[in-house]
Amino acid sequence: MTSLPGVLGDLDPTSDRAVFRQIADQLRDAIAHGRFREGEKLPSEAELVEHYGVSRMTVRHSFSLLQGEGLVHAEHGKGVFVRPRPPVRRLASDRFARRHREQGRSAFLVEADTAGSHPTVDRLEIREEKAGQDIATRLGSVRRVLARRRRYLLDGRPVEFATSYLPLDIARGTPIAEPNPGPGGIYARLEELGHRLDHFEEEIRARMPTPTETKTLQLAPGVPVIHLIRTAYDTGDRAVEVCDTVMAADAYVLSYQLPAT
Amino acid sequence: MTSLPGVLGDLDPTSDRAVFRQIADQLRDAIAHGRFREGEKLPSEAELVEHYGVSRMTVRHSFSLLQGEGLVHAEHGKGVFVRPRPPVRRLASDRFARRHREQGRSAFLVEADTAGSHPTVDRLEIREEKAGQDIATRLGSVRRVLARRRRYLLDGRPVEFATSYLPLDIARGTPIAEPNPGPGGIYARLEELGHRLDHFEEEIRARMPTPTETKTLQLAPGVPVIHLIRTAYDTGDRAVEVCDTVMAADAYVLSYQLPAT
DNA sequence: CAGTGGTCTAGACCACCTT
DNA sequence: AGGTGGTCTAGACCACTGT
Repeated sequence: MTSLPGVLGDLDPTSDRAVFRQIADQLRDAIAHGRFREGEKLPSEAELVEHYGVSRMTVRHSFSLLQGEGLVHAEHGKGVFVRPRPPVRRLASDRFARRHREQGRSAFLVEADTAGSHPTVDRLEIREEKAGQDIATRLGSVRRVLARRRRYLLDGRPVEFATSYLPLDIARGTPIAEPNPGPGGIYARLEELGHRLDHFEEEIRARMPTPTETKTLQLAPGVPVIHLIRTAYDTGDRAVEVCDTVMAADAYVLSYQLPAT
Repeated sequence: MTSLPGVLGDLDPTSDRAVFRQIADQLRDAIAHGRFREGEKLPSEAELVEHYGVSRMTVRHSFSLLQGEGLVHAEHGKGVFVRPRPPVRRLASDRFARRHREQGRSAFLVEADTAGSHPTVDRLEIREEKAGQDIATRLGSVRRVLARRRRYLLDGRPVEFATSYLPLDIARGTPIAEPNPGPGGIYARLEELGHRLDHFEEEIRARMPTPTETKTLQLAPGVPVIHLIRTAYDTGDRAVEVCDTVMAADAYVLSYQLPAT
């Protein structure tokens, strides 16, 4: 084991800064300077208790700070580790371009291939239901909808959970209501049904996950979610789909092109 | 005071779920069901210790969970409160449209007015410096840049901290290097200098704030940041500005239009 | 088995806020 | 002064992981 005094400093008893913050500061600094690398194990609680001469709860408090910042994660029985940055999926603003649909490829697969990762879809659920207030409003006061839920995984790791809502009068009895809607996905089917797509609107928020989301996306502590709500409009300016997506924020970079005009 | 048993349940001693999680579950549930409203005070630690018959540290642990989720915030000497959702700034994808610049209004002011809030700019700093690797790459391997830093506040609350980087050969000695670049902001000046803007590219990430960001944006625990990097391209496809922005995630909704073609 | 983190207790003293 | 949260201690027992 590396001698801790070589890597970590001492406490400043005269400082106003709480001891657990000072310890967190030193660990954070050590990580930032690469003295602990990604995936590497930090000193155990017992070692830090020894090194700083504080109680175990104080050390744990420091760790919980760093965990909240998403810097480290604990593994029961093993240790506390510097959290590695997972590979990110880059979502470009042309990901719904018609040329992709015409090639028979869904947006998720287009992106995954680019990243060279292995994509999976999971927990597919299709049902007719009554839309909530927000969804109904976005769809132009439509309440009877078809909901398509599914979870996306990348190399086995869940990264995104999405629900598409479509007006029932459009989607019922069509391939859109089938588990596999066919090449090009539901957007291709919508166009075949006469709803030529004009544009999409995406709303983006970021927040901490709910406990349910933490479970569904197997999120580590300190990882926020990106909440994206997309509305698809046809050339008649009718909203034909709303897709509500929750993404593990550490797995995504969103990219958009804005006109300057 | 409301009787706690009426609002909060009992613990399940047979459950595998840790006591502090059960308590957090009950409080979370009570908040979700409106039994505690936004801004309202939760029962004090002492009251919960009494109600559940657990030690104070256990109750505090529950609170720290909820704090990490961004649901509540503590005020020293006062109590723990349900965190109110602040008004959000909606950033639309036409916010850099030329028509706004031609009206002599900066993007920040355009948005703030729409929201009916009082905007302020703060901590303006302009200096020439050597760009980091990432910024330099985005600017097409330009290293000598003008950096414009500033903080934005809305009704007195800091919501955004941004740095614009411009190639020195473009910006030096121009109004862009002045504290107040004039009507329409630096984009208007860039166009006057012959760099007609063609489009912008924005990259969006979400993550937990660094301690510095927490301080600069006065972020409550459990509030992530949105990290936005915008590159402005002129009609010659040259990158003429990179703007690196960190936003308090609870204060923003980003909105984009995507073409379906 | 020993080492690790996870949970919990029962205190203590402090700093801040309201009355 | 009395109530509130903030920090810290010195233990205890448990559950998981490795050898």
